[in-house]
Amino acid sequence: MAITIKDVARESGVNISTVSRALNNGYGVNPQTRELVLNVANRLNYRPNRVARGLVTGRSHSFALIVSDIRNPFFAEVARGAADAARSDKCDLVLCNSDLDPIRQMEYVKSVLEKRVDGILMNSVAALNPEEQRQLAECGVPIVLLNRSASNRAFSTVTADNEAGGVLAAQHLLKLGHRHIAHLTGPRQHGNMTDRTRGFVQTLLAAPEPVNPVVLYGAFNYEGCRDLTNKLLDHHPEITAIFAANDVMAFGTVRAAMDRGLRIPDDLSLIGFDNIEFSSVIHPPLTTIHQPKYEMGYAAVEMLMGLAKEKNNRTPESRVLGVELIERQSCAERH
Amino acid sequence: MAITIKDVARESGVNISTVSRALNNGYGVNPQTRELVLNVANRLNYRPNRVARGLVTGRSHSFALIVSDIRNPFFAEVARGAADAARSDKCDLVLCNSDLDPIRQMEYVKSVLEKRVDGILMNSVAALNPEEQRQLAECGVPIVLLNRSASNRAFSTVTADNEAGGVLAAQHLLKLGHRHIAHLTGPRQHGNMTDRTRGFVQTLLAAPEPVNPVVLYGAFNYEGCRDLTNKLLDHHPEITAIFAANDVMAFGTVRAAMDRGLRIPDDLSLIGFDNIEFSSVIHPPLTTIHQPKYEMGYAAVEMLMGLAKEKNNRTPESRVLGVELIERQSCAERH
DNA sequence: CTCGATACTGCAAACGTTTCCGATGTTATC
DNA sequence: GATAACATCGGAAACGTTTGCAGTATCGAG
Repeated sequence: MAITIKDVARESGVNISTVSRALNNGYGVNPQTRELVLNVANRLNYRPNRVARGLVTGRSHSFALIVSDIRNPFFAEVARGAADAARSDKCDLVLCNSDLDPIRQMEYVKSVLEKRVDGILMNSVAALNPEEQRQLAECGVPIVLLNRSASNRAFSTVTADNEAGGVLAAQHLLKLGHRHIAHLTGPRQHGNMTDRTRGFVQTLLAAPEPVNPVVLYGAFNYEGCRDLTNKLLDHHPEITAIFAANDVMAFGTVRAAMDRGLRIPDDLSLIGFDNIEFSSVIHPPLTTIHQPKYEMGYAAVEMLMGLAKEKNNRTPESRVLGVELIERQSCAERH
Repeated sequence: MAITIKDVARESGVNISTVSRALNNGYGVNPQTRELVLNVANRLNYRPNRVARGLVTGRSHSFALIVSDIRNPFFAEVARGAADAARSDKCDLVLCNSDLDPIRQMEYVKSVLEKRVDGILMNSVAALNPEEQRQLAECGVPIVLLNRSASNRAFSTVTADNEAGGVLAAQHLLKLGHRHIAHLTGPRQHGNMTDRTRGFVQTLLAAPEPVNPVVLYGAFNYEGCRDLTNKLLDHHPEITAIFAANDVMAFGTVRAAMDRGLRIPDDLSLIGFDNIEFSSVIHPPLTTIHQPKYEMGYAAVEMLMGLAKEKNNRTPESRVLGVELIERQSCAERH
């Protein structure tokens, strides 16, 4: 059917091994025959079969990206970074959506392992039981975890400096003179969230005039935080500033505030986390903590490619990337 | 290294061919030996090597998704649908971002062809010259194009009914009593855009009391449409309703209106296209034309999987999915 | 009891590469 | 001028499967 290395060997009168060497810029092949082979290959429109190649080399030049949902703008950005990094080394990315369902997650892992990917980038193993985690750690291919503090030493990680982000948010609010501050976040015990929360709360408590924030736990999404904000303001009308654990939650706060006739930032200061694209589009443009999402994806597969090359001595690495306060228009001085 | 079919064959005392048959639910294998083999495979934790399998069967069970940028929420949604469809048949998706750059696009096509994907889903071939398009059409694997009207009969397509969407938008604005209407869209000659524009304009012109809309061409993004809106309202202050070619553009219009002290929908009605997630989050929640993005992705790879199975007689198919008016709060009756 | 059909299984080729090894021819060294 | 080093190339094994073909055993029918 398709034309193979044999065809170009026959056509150029050499052995297939010579063709292979010529094509792979290999040494030990006469420049003239090399050029000849290249010409023939070109003329026949020869396309090497990478799966045959992979079978013998044992490397597939592809990586798996297992995220909870690519529709989450955060992961889309990470995915783009990951794909670009892969491309820079002629690798590619297979996309898997787990919805954080442990079953799906393990299914995908099994599937991509059978396809012999060279590494896996996944965003969470929290839902997995210890047995599954052990299984993962010993699966033979490098795995890097996204935005999980390196709790499990078996895996490599790349993460944003979530704690520093919390600190930044606290400092900003403090500087603006706020004294009645709340923090709205997701379910308790969510790994990287606690880092943000810790940085935020501790900074507030350690201030010259310490403030003890009220922190509420809810769902991680728009509606959840809309409800959470209403609950908060019902019980704590004195609050003048809110730190939401991510931008989408902050949007929920914006909506709740609007419904209550509160103006942002005049009546209520608000700060988010992530700096997703729409945080600058919404009204008012959201002050937030920027997470280097693209860079995280990029760094993660760079790390994977490095690990894939050293089959022996594969010690997990960890990398934490800096965050940044993006001042827009959702925060004001307390009046 | 990894354990292979030979290991389980040796361990269970049968030939590798029997193992293969037993594992593939093949007929012609004794139920007892089948169970034996299955047990051994399980005990040894055998994982079939899909690349070896692919080498002999000629099918890789993977598809390529080439979009301009996965960070575009539209494509993220499509990707999710595509990935889910692939998963339903134990296939997977490799993700490629072309930025609509013809070079990148062809590079990716070449790359995934060498990896022997079973099909390609791509969002545009408009940037490609005829020679490249011909090359694509004859590449040997099925290709379906996303949201391109079937201009090139060589490819399969799945698309939303863009023209109907334009009609819907026009009817809605007409019903609300608007007489001074504008349409803001992307660069001229953009394939599927002209469908939306045509449906919109023709419906307006064909009304009992025809209205001749002003249509402006600009860039496809937030900033572009913000500028476009300002230009529009500078020259046509009489306008009371705007149809933006997509939601992100509509967001730009929202921003421009706000800057000008115009209130939506009181002073200006606005209708978007796409129904991306954030269109319900923004203020005011955007009335828009819903495109079945997830379903489009899903349908596209279903189509690919079908085509992949019939190696012969591969006639391009086309499928157009319905759109829907989503009424929210950015449109009001003309007062 | 024989024979053909049937169920099961083994053998070996094939898929398209890479790569080790050895063969040959060429050049440099003394 | 012999030998060693080197460059170039071909032969063949290997990667881990699937699958067509043939062989054997079992079984029912006549």
